[in-house]
Amino acid sequence: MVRDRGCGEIRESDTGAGISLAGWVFRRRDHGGLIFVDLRDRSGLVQVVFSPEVSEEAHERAHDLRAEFVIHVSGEVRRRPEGTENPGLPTGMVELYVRTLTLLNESAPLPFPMEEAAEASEFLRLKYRYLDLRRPELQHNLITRHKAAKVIRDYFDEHGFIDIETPMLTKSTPEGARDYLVPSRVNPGQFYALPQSPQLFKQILMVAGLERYFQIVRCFRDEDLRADRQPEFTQVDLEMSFADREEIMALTEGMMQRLFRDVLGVDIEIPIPRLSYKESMERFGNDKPDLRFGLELKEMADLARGGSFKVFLDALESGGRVKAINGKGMAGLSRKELDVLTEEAKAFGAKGLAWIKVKNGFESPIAKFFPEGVLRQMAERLGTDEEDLMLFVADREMVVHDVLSRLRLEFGTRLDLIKPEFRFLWVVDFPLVEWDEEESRFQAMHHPFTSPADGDLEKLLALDLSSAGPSGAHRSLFTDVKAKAYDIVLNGHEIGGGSIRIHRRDVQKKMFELLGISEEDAKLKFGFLLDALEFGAPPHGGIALGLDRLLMLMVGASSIRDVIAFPKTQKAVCLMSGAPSAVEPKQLRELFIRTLDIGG
RNA sequence: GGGGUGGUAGUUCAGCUGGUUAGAACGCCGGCCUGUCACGCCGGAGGUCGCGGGUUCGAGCCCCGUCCACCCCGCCA
Repeated sequence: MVRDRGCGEIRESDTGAGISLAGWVFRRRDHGGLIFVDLRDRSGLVQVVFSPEVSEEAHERAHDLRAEFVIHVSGEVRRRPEGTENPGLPTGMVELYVRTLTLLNESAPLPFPMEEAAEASEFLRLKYRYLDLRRPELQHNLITRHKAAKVIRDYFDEHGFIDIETPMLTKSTPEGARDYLVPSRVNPGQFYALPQSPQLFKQILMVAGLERYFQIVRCFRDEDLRADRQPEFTQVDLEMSFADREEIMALTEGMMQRLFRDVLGVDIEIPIPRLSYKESMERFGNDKPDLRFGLELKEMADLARGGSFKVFLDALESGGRVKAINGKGMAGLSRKELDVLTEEAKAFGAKGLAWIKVKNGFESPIAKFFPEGVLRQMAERLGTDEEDLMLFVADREMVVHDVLSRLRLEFGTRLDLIKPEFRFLWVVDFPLVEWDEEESRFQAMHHPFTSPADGDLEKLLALDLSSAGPSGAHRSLFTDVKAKAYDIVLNGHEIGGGSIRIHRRDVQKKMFELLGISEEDAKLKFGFLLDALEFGAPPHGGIALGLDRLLMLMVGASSIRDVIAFPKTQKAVCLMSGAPSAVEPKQLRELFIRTLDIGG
């Protein structure tokens, strides 16, 4: 069986040629005397014609063809008769007149129509993933993914990086996400963890003198799923020695530029703009702002003090904040719609939402608490026009930012402000640690191996950790310490993050102290890294990029499931293979594992 | 763990205030058709209304529970 080329590659220049094709029957139009079949393979579609004048036998047997039958055909390419060309197809000028037809395989009727697979339920699409993947759209996504991976490998290769594999069966670590565990048969009662990332190994590779490491690597996190989160996902992971923050950021920018140019033909301007964590929080309310539209958060504390609205004044009194955004052109919202908005704000933790319509002056239940001049200043600061809606949140800083950033995103979508473009951003100068209310201790904002900023290193080493108790009296001394960490953000999605690492044993020790990790615990969990730091660890740093998210954005998908060949459902189930599943008692016995009936 | 949306024919959906035999389109099966490209025309088959319980003379519709998919919060970098 010979296939001369792809279905989608046939052109007018092939007219007269004898050609063999193989593929799937996409659509069949049976006119009785003449049968048209749209034959599809990875390369595209071409119309093949079964005519009794060319082959009585082939025409006869073509009656029985059905959707997704696999066939091989050979015959002659002819230009389509005048007036029957299909300009909608790249192959639309020609058609293949079939002389011989070979049925390679039949297909059962499909569980969902191939053409409307995008509208089929996600359940069916995932259960019959091989059918979903036959669609050009998903094939395009996977092909784009392949191209991206190749460009990335070439880029890092050209920059002296070495692709090194790190273990999949590794050691469970306490920080960060929940681990997927793998029992060890030969070590009863003991478990490996699947890597959340190769973090420790790549640092050790730096100690080992490999200088530049990279890997496109699968990572695992046993946490709840989202549209942009799967239990297993892929990172572009890299680490380099003797590099500062600027070098790693520049290297990453170069990669992005090359990636978007070579794969999408899109020019990305570098250097990518930067925001400090603080500025990002102040202007957008989060650390991964979507810069494709405005509606920035504005400080209102000073103006709030110029009025007598108690909710605002109380919030400020108790150390909170008052900020606002401009709901562009939304003054037309009804009382009921505003109530819905308020409910949403409450769902995000706010006690309420205050609004002022800019409409024939100022329309609002709270307008009476403010002098006309103050209202005008508010409007001016928010850049309002007639028919705009000022929305205020007064609360603890965290709540104010959280609520307003979510409202901002919702308005961006609702008002259709989001332009179809790629807006990259670096967020830098993160705090080294943040206070975890629940556990009443500091948590590493990035991870525990992140180096403090140069100016803050001595500050940190000098800090008396005993003063950081739950009272929080000196907490800001600690949260003021900046980290040499950086996140790269694209269109409101965090697509990567990295840092310069701690390479000094004493600094790492202090960091563990700060995080409330005891000397013994640290030895137990990260001993091998700590040991390695004793033996001439070079300064080093790196970054990890989420390949799935990056691709999702590149191909314009709304979920990373659309750029992963075999993704899992929100309950972490593979509907196609049926994983996870129960195993034979024998397997469990070998592993010395007994399962508990919970709740039953 | 929590909030939301959905689940009715193979598929996508409609189904009124609880009331006769649960419908449409596509697909499927049979027949006709030589220029279609979502081909067309005629005919036919196809339903555990996700599952379990309850209320009622009567439940696709109301109530309780439960399962599945998706979106979100918590969680996760």
